[in-house]
Amino acid sequence: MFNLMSKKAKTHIPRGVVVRLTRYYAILQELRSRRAQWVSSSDIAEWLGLTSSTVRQDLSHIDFRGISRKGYNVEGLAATLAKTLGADTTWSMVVVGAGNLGHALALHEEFPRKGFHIKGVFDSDPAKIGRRIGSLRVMDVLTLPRFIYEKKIDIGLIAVPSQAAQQVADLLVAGRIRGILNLTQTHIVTPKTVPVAATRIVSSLQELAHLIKRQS
Amino acid sequence: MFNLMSKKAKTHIPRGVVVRLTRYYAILQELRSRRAQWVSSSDIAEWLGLTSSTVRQDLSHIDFRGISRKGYNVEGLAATLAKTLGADTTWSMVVVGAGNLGHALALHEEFPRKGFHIKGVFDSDPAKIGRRIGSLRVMDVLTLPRFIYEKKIDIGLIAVPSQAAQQVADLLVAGRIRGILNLTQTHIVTPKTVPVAATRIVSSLQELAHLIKRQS
DNA sequence: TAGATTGTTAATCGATTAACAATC
DNA sequence: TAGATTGTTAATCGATTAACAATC
Repeated sequence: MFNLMSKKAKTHIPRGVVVRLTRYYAILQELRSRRAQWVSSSDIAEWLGLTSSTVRQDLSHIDFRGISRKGYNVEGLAATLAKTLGADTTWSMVVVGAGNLGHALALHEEFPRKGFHIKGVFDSDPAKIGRRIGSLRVMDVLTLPRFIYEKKIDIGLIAVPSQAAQQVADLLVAGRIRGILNLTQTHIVTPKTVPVAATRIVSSLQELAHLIKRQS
Repeated sequence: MFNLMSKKAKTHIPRGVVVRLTRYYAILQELRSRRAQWVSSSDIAEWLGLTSSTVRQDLSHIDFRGISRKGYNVEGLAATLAKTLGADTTWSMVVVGAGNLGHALALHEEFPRKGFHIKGVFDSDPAKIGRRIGSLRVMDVLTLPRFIYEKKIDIGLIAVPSQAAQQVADLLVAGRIRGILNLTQTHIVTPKTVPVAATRIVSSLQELAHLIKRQS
C-alpha cells in the first residue's frame, strides 16, 4: 500500500504524555514572552527534571519537527501544542458549589486568560442562590442540566462537599457536559464519553505528609 | 541469619502507590462512617476502576494483613493507612498568596478536619497585608521565613501568580519548611529534602480539553 | 467441607532511557 | 567541515495484571 498520509499518525496520545505536554506548553509560553527563538529538548528536560529522551519521545507524538543543531522553534512548537491541548479554542464552564472554593474558582483570573470561561455558578443552598459572584449570580442546582444543555457548556467544575460529588456529576452528565474537573476527594463515575480529571488537594497533602515522615 | 524483623520491610513505597493509598484511605473513611466491618480488594478495585491485583499489591506495602474469605478489616486498615499517610498527626501550614485562591484555601473547612491546620497567610501586596481572613490576619511575605522557622511550620501552600512561585518556594525553603504544595502552573525547584506536590488546575483543564477534542 | 479471598510469584505490558545514525 | 541536536530504534526499567497455592 502507498502511504500518502502525513507521517505522524493522529493516534491516541497516552494520558501521561498529554500531562507533560501541558507542562511543556506552559514553558513555551514563558519563553515566548521572553522572545526566545529556539529551545532544545535538553533545555526543557532540565527545567522540568526529566531526560531529553523523554521530551523528544513526547514531542514525537505531535505533528511538529525540530531542526538539528537548533532545537525547536518556540513559536511553532507553542502553536502546535496549543492546538493539541485545545488552547487555541475557548471553552465554556460552570462551577458547581458556591462555597469558598467555588467562589475562588469563579473569580480566578487565570482561567479566562487561558481560554476557560465560566458561564454560571450553581448551588443547592437557598441562602446562596441569587448571590452575586463577580458578574455572575448563583443559580439553583436544579436548573443545572437545562443550563448546560441550552448554553452548550463544555466543562463542569465540581466544588461541592464530597458526599454530593456523584450526584452533581450525574446532573452534569444529564445536561450533556463534555468533560468534568472534580475538585473533591471522591472518585466519581461517568460514561466513557465524558472524561474526568481530578485535582485531589487533600490527597496531595497526605502524599506530602507521607514523604515528610519518610524524610525523618 | 535469623530474620526476627517484622515481615514487611519499611522500604520506600513508590510514589504512585502512595497516591493510590490516599484514595483507599478516603474510601475506608467512608466505609467506617457507614459502620462497614470488612472490605475486599475487589470492592475497592471496583469503586476506583482498578484491578483487585493492583489493590492487593499496593496493600502489600503496608504492615497490615487481610484475612482469607473475609478481606480487610475496615477499622484496622484505616488505622494503618492513617499512620502511613501521616493522617494520625496534625500538620501546620501557611498559605502564601491572599488572592481569591489563597483566601479560599485559608477558609477551606476540609483541611483542619483532615488534620491540616493553617497558621498563617502571607502576601506582598500592602493593600492586602493586615486584612482579616477568618481568624487570621494577612502578614507581610518578608516575615515568612522567620515565621516558618519559629512556629515550626510543616507545609507551605503556594497560591501566588506563577511568576512569583519560585521566589516564594525559596523563602519557604529558607525558613526550613518540610514540604510544599504548589498550586501554580510553574515547576518549582527545591532541595531534595523538601518534597513538592503540585495540583495543576489549568493543566488539568487543558488535559480535559485535549480529551474532549479527541472524542469528537 | 467447599469456596472465596488473600499474598506473592511470574508474566505481561507500557513507559523511560540509552544509543546512534541522520542532518543541519 | 565539525559538532550539536534531532528522531527513532532498541534496551531497560518499573508498574500492572494474571495466576495460583495457601488459608480461613
